[in-house]
Amino acid sequence: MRKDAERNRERIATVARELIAIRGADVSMEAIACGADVAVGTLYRHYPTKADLVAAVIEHAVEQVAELALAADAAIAAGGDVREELAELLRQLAARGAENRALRATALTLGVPYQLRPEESPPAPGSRVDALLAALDRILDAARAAGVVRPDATRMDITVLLRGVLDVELDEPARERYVEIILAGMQPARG
Amino acid sequence: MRKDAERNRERIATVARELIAIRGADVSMEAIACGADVAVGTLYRHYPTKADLVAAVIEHAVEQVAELALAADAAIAAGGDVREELAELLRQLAARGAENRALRATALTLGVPYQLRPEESPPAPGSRVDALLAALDRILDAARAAGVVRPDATRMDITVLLRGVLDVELDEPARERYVEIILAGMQPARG
DNA sequence: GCCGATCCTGAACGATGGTTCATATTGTGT
DNA sequence: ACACAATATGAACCATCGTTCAGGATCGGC
Repeated sequence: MRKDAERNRERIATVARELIAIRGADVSMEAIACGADVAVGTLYRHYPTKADLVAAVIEHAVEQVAELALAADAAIAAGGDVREELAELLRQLAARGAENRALRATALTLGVPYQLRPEESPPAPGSRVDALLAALDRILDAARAAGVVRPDATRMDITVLLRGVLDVELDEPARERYVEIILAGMQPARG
Repeated sequence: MRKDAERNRERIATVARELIAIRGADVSMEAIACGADVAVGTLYRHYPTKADLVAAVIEHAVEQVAELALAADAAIAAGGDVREELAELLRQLAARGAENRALRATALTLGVPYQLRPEESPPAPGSRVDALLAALDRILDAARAAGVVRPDATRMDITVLLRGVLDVELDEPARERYVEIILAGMQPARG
């Protein structure tokens, strides 16, 4: 690959990430091309279709979320406080999701089986979704074992309960408060 | 108004409600016209613009939700169990929202100040949003007084926490479970 | 510096969707 | 029945957006 092409590809990816983070996946190819100082045709050289470009952006978001989850998992494995690590993970998801729609979209599908969202294509081979989901499951296992969450808690619970926090614009204290409410709700029943 | 016009207006409203309930506000005017056995021009005779038609559908959803909230409020005023009435209201919202996107959209904005969703126009005069919001506030007052929810609970909490339940397709037991989780989360802190 | 392969450009195409308006139709009071 | 106003029709208009491609520009090995 010629290195000017490599530069363009990189700029396109960066701009696409930024624009999709702010305005969502319905930004036009025009807008992305314009932001990258490139003609539309160039986008199609690097990404055969808009869906492919969006998928690349989403995959990048998946990697970021996976990093967060793996960090939390590692902290727990190293003997960290389970509740605090889980809370911190939720806070991170809420905070980053608040400023990045791609990341938000990612976080929102973590627990939902693919059958329930027919519009989406399964993850491309090489995606880190699997690592992400596995890390989440380990964290939930630890949380269940520690009595931090009820025995029937699942990834989907996180998705469902966190969705509103991600979709509504909130300041940081408000987000923290909701994380506390969510964790309280997921606790094993009193008594 | 001629009575065939009245009939058409009614059919258009009905079809628009049904289609928007299922496919969301992005159904085309064409589709609605076709469903109502009418030409597009007729839609524009009754509703100057698509936004107006959608607004009418939303207002209808607001009325339905308001009915639910007023019923719960009345039940509490009549001495019903506060927690149970609140739970029932949430279950109803979750169940109806699950099968009606207009209603869902309505429920999702109940607590969010208008400043935070600039894309929306304020409620038309004569809307029942005010009655709806007032009823919700009364219910929350009662819930706070009864120790069912924490003292700082607001309408927005309901919106935020219920959002995921509305957006993800769930069966009834799952929805009920989330209502319990949400109520547990909103309880005053233990001890 | 030359040349071929690679890459970029941007006008143009087709599809979709909201909206308009000249024309045809239909209801209703007389 | 008539006439006219109210109403309905649907082809056409415009804007947006994803996508394509013929022609021009540019890179990199020699």
